[in-house]
Amino acid sequence: MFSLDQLSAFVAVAEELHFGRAAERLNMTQPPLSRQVQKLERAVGVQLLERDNRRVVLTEAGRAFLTEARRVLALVETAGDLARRVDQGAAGTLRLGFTATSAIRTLGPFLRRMSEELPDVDVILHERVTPAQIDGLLRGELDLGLGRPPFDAQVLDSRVVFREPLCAVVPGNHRLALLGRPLTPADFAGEQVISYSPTQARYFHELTVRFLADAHPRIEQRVQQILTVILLVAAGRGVALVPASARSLGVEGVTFCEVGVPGEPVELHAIWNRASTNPVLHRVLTMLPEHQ
Amino acid sequence: MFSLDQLSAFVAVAEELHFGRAAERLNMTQPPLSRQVQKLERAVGVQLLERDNRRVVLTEAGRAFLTEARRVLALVETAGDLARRVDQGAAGTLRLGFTATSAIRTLGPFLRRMSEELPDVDVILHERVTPAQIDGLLRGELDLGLGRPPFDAQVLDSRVVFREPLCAVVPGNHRLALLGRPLTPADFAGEQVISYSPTQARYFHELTVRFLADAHPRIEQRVQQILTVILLVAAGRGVALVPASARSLGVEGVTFCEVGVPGEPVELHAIWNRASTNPVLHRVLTMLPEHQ
DNA sequence: GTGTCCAAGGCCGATAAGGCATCGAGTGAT
DNA sequence: ATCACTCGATGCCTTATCGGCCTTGGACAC
Repeated sequence: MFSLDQLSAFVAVAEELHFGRAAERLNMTQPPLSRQVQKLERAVGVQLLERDNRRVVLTEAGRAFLTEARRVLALVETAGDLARRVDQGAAGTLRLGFTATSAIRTLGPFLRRMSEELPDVDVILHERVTPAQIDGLLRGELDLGLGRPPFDAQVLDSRVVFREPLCAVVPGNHRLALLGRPLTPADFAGEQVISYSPTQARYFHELTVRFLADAHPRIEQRVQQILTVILLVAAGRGVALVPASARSLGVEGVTFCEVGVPGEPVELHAIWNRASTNPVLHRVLTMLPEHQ
Repeated sequence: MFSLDQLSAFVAVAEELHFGRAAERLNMTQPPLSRQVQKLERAVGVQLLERDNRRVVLTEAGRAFLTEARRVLALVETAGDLARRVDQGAAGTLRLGFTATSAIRTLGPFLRRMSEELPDVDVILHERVTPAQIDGLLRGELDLGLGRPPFDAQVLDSRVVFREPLCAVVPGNHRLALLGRPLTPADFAGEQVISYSPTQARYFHELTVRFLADAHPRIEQRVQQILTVILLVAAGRGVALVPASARSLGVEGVTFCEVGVPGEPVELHAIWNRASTNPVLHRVLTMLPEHQ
């Protein structure tokens, strides 16, 4: 096997076609350079340069080998660069989990920033409900998730990246749509309410339950996704509570109403595994907006 | 700058995730292997492996660097192979000159053999009349030509690769077409004969002149290419002498007639520069049919 | 012939590599 | 809790390799 120094030596000689000048370029003297090239030829088993006391010429094999040698040296250069950039999180892969709803307002700007500031990072998107994201984060299948509590804060760390008010969604012709003022829990008394899966959408489930605690609504449907909720509302199956950004989904036949004071804001968290060693993750965390 | 040995060391450790086993695989002991990997990390400026006394794990940067390292090592392997194959003429480029006529019977089989026996050789085809081929061979623009004498046998070497009889071509309704026996020079007495350029198709020019020396034909047209000759015959502008393989050109309205004894055979030569250093050429010469 | 140019070869000191012995920290069994 | 074991890191020594200096040998120019 030959060495990279021998490759550099050969490339220099092949480009200069002169051992003396090549040696100068390599900051060495001519004799060891001659020996390096000889060694390389012995290692490859082929004469790469034809030389007499007057001139140096590449053989055909030398010509072919030269292009390969250049390629090797270039690759060696870039390999180091790549490793350094990956180490600093400027290159690599970020496996990002997100919920359908988080995508409405957060995902687009985030991806735009990524491609601007970390263009060599591949972001691999996984649309999953929060529990599936948590699972992925714990298994190491995801680097970062955009989801909602709860999760095990021992193992996972998080930061709020978006905060928005809760609002109500009702059919377009519904009496609540015509009140013209923020709705209170009492307004939902006796209403058919579409709520959320206690396991797969626990955050909205609990939000809904807490908000309507004293209103004793009738809850029959429990679904996982915000969009499904709104489609059921549009189909006249009831009313529901959703995050304000759901307006942007553009579903026809429904009206979004503000809700009054007691509504806690809806929070979207960036969630990651404290044990993650992905440098991209740490780089990304430094550029994530911190919403107090 | 790091060394290829360091790359191999790193790859072995990264694959085994165990310094001891990796060292065994590399036929060395564990301590110098540890040092090699440390040196590599220092050279790259990045931690590639995370190791405690219990286990070895790749960092993200290490994972990225591993694929690059494998690529470098693979390239190093193939570079040597390539040079050796080029040296033995099994890979590389053959710039081949040929005349339109030589292509009829010789070029196809030759190219077929090349792609069977030397599949890694690129054959670059140059259709040129013989003098242009000679010129290319002398300038080093061509490695091998398929042409006809004369040429400077001091500088160029050659070998006959195809030998065929001369034959006459006459218009389909011509009196010579109806004789039903081999033609002799005397048959051409008084005929309008289409002959060849004394400079650009000197071989056929001289062949024609020698064959018809005593017949005193009338020669007015002198062209370069066999095909042109035959098209002129088809157009009724005269009769001509061509190599037998010209039948395969499939020109309508002409008849090919055998010619009698005095006809020397038409010889096609493979011609090359004695000074050529292209290993492919020498490899090809060993597989060229030698026609006595 | 003499001087010049240039790659190759001989010789020497410095550097680096590999082997052996050992350390030290973490693990698992008793 | 202790002891044996595992495994990567470190220290020390020997050997191999590398690069520099000096010289050789052959080709070319004047």
